[in-house]
This record gives sequence, C-alpha cells and structure tokens, in this order.
Amino acid sequence: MNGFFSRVYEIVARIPEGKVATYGQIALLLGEPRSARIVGWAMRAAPEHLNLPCHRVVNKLGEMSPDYVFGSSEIQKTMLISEGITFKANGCIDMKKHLWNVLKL
DNA sequence: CGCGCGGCCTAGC
DNA sequence: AGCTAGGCCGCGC
Repeated sequence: MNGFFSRVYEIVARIPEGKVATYGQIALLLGEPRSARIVGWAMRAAPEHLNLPCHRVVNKLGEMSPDYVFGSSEIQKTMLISEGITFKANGCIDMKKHLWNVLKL
C-alpha cells in the first residue's frame, strides 16, 4: 500500500469522467517517468473495493487493454463510451480530445 | 538471492 | 505508417 501503488491509485482515482490518462503520464506525475510499466502492474493489482476507473487508463495510442483485463476490449470500450469518450475510426480513443490534462487542475 | 516478465515508452529503420 | 529492439522498475517464482 504504502508507496508506488497507493500513489498510482490516488492519481487514477482523480481522473475525471470523460477523460483518460496514459500509463506514462501517471508515472510522470509520480516523478518516475520510466515506471510506466509498473503503473500497468499496479492496475492489475488494484483492489476492487477502491472502485478505481482503471478503464480510463490506456496506453499512449489510446488503445484498449488486452482482453484478459476486462474480459474483452469491447467491455472497456463500452464503459468509456458511456462516460462520453469518443473513438476514432481505427478504434482508438480520440486522445487529443480526451487526454487528461493535469495542468488544468 | 537471481532471473524473467509486464495493461509501456522512445528511438530507429 | 508499421515493426523491432532496448530500457526501466517492481513482483513472482
């Protein structure tokens, strides 16, 4: 709890509806620009009861997580759509529109 | 205690 | 524009 993971969870918990963040972005916020992968691990290990919007965390291309995460990428896609996220023709999130800009806080 | 693998990223071809 | 090759850090075996 104490450490990287907790901090990751705090950040993720603050991602507003209709916005998404990238692993690298979160890692950067923690002052560890090279720990993007650990963020991914943290998501996997994320306890359910925290109700983290881990579906709002994607890679830099705006792609869905692999099927083994949410069951299928369609599920994640659906959740995001219901929050107002829009997708491009190639099936990726329109990052330009929905990428969470922390500086706006 | 050591090695390998990730919900990744960046740089190069 | 799409693929390969490293790199980085923490966890599991």
